[in-house]
Amino acid sequence: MAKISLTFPDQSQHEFDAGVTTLAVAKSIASSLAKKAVAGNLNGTLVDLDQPLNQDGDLQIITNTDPEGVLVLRDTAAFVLGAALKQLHPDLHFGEHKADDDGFYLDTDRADGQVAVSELPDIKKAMQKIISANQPVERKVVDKADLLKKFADDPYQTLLLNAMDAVQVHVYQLGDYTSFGSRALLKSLAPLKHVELLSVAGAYWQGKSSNPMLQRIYGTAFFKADELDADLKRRAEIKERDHRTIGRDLDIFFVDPEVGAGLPYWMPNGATIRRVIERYIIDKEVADGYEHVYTPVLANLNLYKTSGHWAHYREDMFPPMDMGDGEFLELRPMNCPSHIQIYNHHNRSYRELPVRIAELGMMHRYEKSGALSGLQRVREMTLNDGHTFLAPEQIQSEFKRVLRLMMDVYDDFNITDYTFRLSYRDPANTEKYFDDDEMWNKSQAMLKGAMDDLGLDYYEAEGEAAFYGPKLDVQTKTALGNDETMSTIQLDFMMPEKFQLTYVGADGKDHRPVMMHRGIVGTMERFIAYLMEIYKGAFPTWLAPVQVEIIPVNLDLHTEYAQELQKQLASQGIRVKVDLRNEKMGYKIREAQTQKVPYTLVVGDEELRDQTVSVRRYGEKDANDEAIKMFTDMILDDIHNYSRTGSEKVNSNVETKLDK
RNA sequence: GCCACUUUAGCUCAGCAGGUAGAGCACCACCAUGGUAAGGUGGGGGUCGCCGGUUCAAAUCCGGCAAGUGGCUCCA
Repeated sequence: MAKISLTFPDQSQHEFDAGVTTLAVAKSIASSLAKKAVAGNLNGTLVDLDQPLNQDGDLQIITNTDPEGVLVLRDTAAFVLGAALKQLHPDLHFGEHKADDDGFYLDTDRADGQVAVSELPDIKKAMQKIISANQPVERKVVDKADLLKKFADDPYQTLLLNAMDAVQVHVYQLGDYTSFGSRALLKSLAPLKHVELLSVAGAYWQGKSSNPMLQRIYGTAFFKADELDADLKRRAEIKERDHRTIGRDLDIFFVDPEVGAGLPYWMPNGATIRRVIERYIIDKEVADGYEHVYTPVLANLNLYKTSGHWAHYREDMFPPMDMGDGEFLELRPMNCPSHIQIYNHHNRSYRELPVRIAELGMMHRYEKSGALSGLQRVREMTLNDGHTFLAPEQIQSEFKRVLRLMMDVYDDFNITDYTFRLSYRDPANTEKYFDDDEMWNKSQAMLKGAMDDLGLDYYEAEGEAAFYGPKLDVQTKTALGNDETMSTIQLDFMMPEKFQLTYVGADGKDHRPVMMHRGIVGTMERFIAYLMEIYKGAFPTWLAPVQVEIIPVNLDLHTEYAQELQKQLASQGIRVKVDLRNEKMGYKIREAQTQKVPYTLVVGDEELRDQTVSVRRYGEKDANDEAIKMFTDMILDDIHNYSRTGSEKVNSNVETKLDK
């Protein structure tokens, strides 16, 4: 009998009869391993436990504690979901399915109305029936031609099959339900005990908005009950971190749909946070060589025709205002053309470069209604925008300089959870972008080169570039787990060309500068939404709308002292309030805590006598008596340090590389 | 923009076999009130998202529109 040689993860090699199964291999190692085994990984491909192995290679036994094992479980759950739906609705069509870290989904389509959330409990019951019956799932290899006949009335399965090269296809079958395209499934349905169906949502067939929309059913599955419980709890707690919840509870912002969707109002609390950040970032940038300006939010449409926005970005722009005399005014969607006007207002010498123009620039973009979300996606936003005009040989050092500034700022906000993304144009869809292959190749290579030189980790994404050039994006995640861009550095050879920008070189001749677009804290809206989520609403002292809440024990006896304290603290720039409402002390303390005020000061007889304050920090149960001066020094220190506990930079790994 | 669902007091929600509205919190008033997370009593507040239809009668049923939520597409 033919033999095959399998290499285990410990690099040991073992001979087996060809046709041996992963389960048999597992048994040969240890019976306990065989019990835990859910699939095999042969040369990087998942295989079923009972699938005959006929080639040499690296074999890893995937168990129910491996992340890949959970994927097998979820793929199996998606399969059972399909089988259950097939029982309930024999005429249902199926799209694609997937299992990942977050759960699994299965796309469906029904002519007489899509599957609704209200049907999920019944569907789950049907799944449980299938699971407890635990009939074996049949795995077989069938001719594609036969399968096409079987799926003749299902357009999506037919398309998927036709897209496959193979003549034969691996399928899984249970009763009337046949499915293909799973990586591997469990041998038995018995471990599928902890499954939950979560939600339904529309999803375009194959992710193209020109295609019909299917209904996607989301679910998740775990091997253990407590893992499922923990995951469901995590999903429920997302709401507490969601910036829309915090924004309402802490009275930070609101959106009034009657006045305008996507047009947020900043309440005094939110405005305070925003003002502190705006002052901070302007100071930071001025210190770094930026010149801050103000430019109009309205401009003649011709400006955006010249810039290329009208040609490439029109769908995201508000319609122009017809002024009736041949003039059309446009709400600006980006600030770059405005800063170009600033650059162009004078003749520029090579001695001035790099010229760094910055602005907290308000912009308007007509976002699709379905994309709007709190402060994260809005139609009016203020970008911490900056444009550097530089000579080509300055690109590398300026790029590093922007990154350095970015990391400095991230340190001050204690931001550590992000990834770098190099965003290129989509080579398959070049008409979306400014048409100059050489420019794209050159600038994309330059950005990548800069990141490689610095030795920074990044991933590359085609189709994510701006229409005028490639970018380095800093990607973060929202509470809901969606990716979003916070900061960005963009290289642009196009606009200087379009606007015929020049500087006079050492040779006395005109030269073309390069533009670098960059946003550090991104838009005020998105940035503050992000901060609300990472801080869970408990803003560090330097950002907190109210930094100190003073509560007198007795209104008759201690009001005067409380107000005197307030005056003292306020005179040093501390944001302080006294709670003089006719309520009990416990009530006021509770409110100061739920409003997440960093410091609550209770003052009564003792404090008045000793000229002290009783200090309770947010989130702590205990209070300490401190002399007024001691408290004041401490809180001022807290504010000036951006509330950092240690002197250590949180992004030192990146900063070390920038220092080299 | 698309699919599904949702929209009742400032907030969270109940009411929905059709007979013109309720709770808790918040707000206001009065009483009480001295030590680290909710004192008591009373009161005010809603053309039930908007427009239309069915009906003797619509918060409730039907249709359209708008907004919100979860996703998809798009994106700072």
